[in-house]
Amino acid sequence: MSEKEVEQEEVKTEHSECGGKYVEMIKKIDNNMPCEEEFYDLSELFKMLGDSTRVKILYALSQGEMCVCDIVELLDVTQSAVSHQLRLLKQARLVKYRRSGKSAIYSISDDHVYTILSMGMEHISE
Amino acid sequence: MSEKEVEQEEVKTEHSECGGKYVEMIKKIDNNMPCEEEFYDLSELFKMLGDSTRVKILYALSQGEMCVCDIVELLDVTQSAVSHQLRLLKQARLVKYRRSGKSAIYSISDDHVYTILSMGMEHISE
DNA sequence: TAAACATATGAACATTTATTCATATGAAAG
DNA sequence: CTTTCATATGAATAAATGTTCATATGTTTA
Repeated sequence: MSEKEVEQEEVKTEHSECGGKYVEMIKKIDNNMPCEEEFYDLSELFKMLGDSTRVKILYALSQGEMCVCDIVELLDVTQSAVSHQLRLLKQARLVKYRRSGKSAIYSISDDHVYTILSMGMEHISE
Repeated sequence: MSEKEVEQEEVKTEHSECGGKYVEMIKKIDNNMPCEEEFYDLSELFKMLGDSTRVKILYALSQGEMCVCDIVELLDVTQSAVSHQLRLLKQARLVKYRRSGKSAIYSISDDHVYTILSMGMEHISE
């Protein structure tokens, strides 16, 4: 197969017949699609909220900053597990922390997190 | 260890010294904590959005209803993969569908989904 | 009814992920 | 400086998840 033919194949519109009336719409959407990276970041964000332990931690922190041992006491999770999850949340910039003596005080890093969390809770109660 | 001693251990408050000023707050939060099931549902919801393919599908559908082959064409994913993911999204009630001839037309099941998606996109762009 | 098309699904596989256990780090108190 | 308390982390393990491949189902058309 020559290069020219390959090029042609790339160009030709392979849309199944079924689409029909949608073809135009699809083209428009395709042009405005967020890029691969945006989708990746978006899914990574939600992935962070997609775990029971982490969502509990975030809920707890949404009530106010607290240290690791408070979280451990509040939820029923191992100190180690909490610590591991806090690291992920910190990496994802969903929480921040500061040290205070022996303790590490964690808090929600910005309001968006709280909003998304609320939206989610609103959604599941219907 | 006698049963009595076990009971005592359950009752005693094991909060680490570090908490101190937070103890009262923790108690209040603890009383208003959503139950295990709510956290589970919440994390399941976000888990559905925590995958690149699914988030792409949802974004596509947020632009308007479309059939499976439209989605396949729009995103760069196998028909099989799309179908599998649509099944999960349907189970989670994030999308609904209707049949039309040979095609299956999918659409976002309610506005919350769209809102949560938007919140997410807003969050990642900062 | 046979062929063609659109979609769905089961099984297998590879990857990711969350927890646990043991232990390390780091800070404060004695 | 040693002990104690608070937190972090690496390795191992088990479980969950997403994709692929092959094939099944269901619908229309010839």
